[in-house]
Amino acid sequence: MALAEHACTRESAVAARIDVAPCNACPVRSMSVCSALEADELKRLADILVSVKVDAGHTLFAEGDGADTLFNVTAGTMKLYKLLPDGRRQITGFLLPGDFLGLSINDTYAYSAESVTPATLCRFPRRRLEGLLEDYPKMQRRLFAMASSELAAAQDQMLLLGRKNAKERIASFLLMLSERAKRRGYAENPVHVPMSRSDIADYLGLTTETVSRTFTQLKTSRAISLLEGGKVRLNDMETLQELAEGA
Amino acid sequence: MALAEHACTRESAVAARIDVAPCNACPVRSMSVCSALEADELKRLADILVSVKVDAGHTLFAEGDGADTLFNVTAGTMKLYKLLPDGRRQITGFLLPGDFLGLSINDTYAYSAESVTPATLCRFPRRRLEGLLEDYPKMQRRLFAMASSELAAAQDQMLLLGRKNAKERIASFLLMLSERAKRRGYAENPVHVPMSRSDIADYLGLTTETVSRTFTQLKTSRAISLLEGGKVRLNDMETLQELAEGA
DNA sequence: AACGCGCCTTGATCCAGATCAAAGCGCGAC
DNA sequence: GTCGCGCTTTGATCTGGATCAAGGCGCGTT
Repeated sequence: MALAEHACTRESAVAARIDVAPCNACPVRSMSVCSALEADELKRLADILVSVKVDAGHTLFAEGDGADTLFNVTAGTMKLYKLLPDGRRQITGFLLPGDFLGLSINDTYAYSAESVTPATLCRFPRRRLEGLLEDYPKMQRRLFAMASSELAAAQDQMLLLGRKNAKERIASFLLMLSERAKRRGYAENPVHVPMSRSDIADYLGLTTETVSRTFTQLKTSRAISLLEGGKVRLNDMETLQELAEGA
Repeated sequence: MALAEHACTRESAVAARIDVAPCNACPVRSMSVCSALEADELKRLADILVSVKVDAGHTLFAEGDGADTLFNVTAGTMKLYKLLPDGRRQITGFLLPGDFLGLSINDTYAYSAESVTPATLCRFPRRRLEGLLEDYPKMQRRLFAMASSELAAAQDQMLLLGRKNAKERIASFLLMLSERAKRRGYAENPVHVPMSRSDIADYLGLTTETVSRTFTQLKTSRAISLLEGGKVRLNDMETLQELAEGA
């Protein structure tokens, strides 16, 4: 369990705030931007933020664990998943820097969280956040807005899982990654795809074999190119979009 | 468009509050329970609440419509769904009395809403609610809690759609309906199933034929009985639960 | 270099659930 | 009553993606 911790300085929190646009889904950082009482609030935030580094494949917490801690991804990619007793797995989401982890009203986590790549997270106790929320209602708003947009994404995913075929799923997945990278200011076209075939399969409700075959098909039809280092070039956005929308 | 409207009296709002427990997911009513300023708040609420009655099969709004109104189901069952251009449909949720509709941060609805049975809803303009939220932070909390629990339900549904087989899906569905009925104080065992086979199919990512066959199988194996008036008796909770959990 | 170990790809076969097709079965209109 | 229409059930067949089974390929270790 390689898990290094050290207290965030106030400076690092400020710096973190600078490299993220106010509307990205990073609660702590963007909430400080929102608040009217920035300086005061930021000071309190800096006091409770703790940075956590994990290797690839590290389980941060498991479904059912006591949900006393909140996390905010600052680097790397995380995956959230649920398991059935016989081992079937559904990944419910991939988290990129700025995403939030552990937004639960219950006292246990509803899913497990594991790093896909080496990752850094900002962690803080839930109690402390709740205290902050009392004092800064705009944080509440922000938190609600985040939950709402996650809900909208979940509904899109239900449509995908319930009604799209393999090709449509892969196309939707690649476009989603591209869209998210773009909104965070990363390269949107050769998309970075850091997760394994098996992770993609468990996210899209398919098997690794089907994911692999479908990538091959898309490559053969020139819609995408598979590049070095887990990058995928989207050659024909037109076609991919049509596929994703199920036209 | 059979759409009758009349202003709610303050009395009806109070009455509504009485037949719902504080922790049911009915935002307006339970928020009034939560707030320290009940009398004042309730007065303001009563001013803006408007009751809406619709027939079965009525489309309340469609995906993409301007999302300027919020609804709160007070009687009947609603369904929310998304469509693909070729007509494939995914129902993302069924709403029972007390459920909330239109929780969107965007300015357009992310899904369509249609009544399954004749239904009554309390409607109010989003702007007015936002004003209330400014003044009553506990409403914010309540709203956030609702969005969180919807999110948790959405994640369960992803597991179902991505990884469960037909029998497991139907068992999960019936148990979910039973659980929800119970928490609202309705009969939990002969479960009321007001929706058509085709609605169930579009909720579970199956076809009507498969839904029908699976009901027959469960009936044949004595796990359930199909009763009059769209009721289903769950005979063998043990087996159903095992199926639903995928053991 | 040779080996082992995870992935990933590719091929062959299988099967759960889709699709196609045809009755039942209410139930309201006339 | 009986006609028609929508919903449901049941049967026969088909198929997209799962499963089973080999290799291939990159990479770190000895």
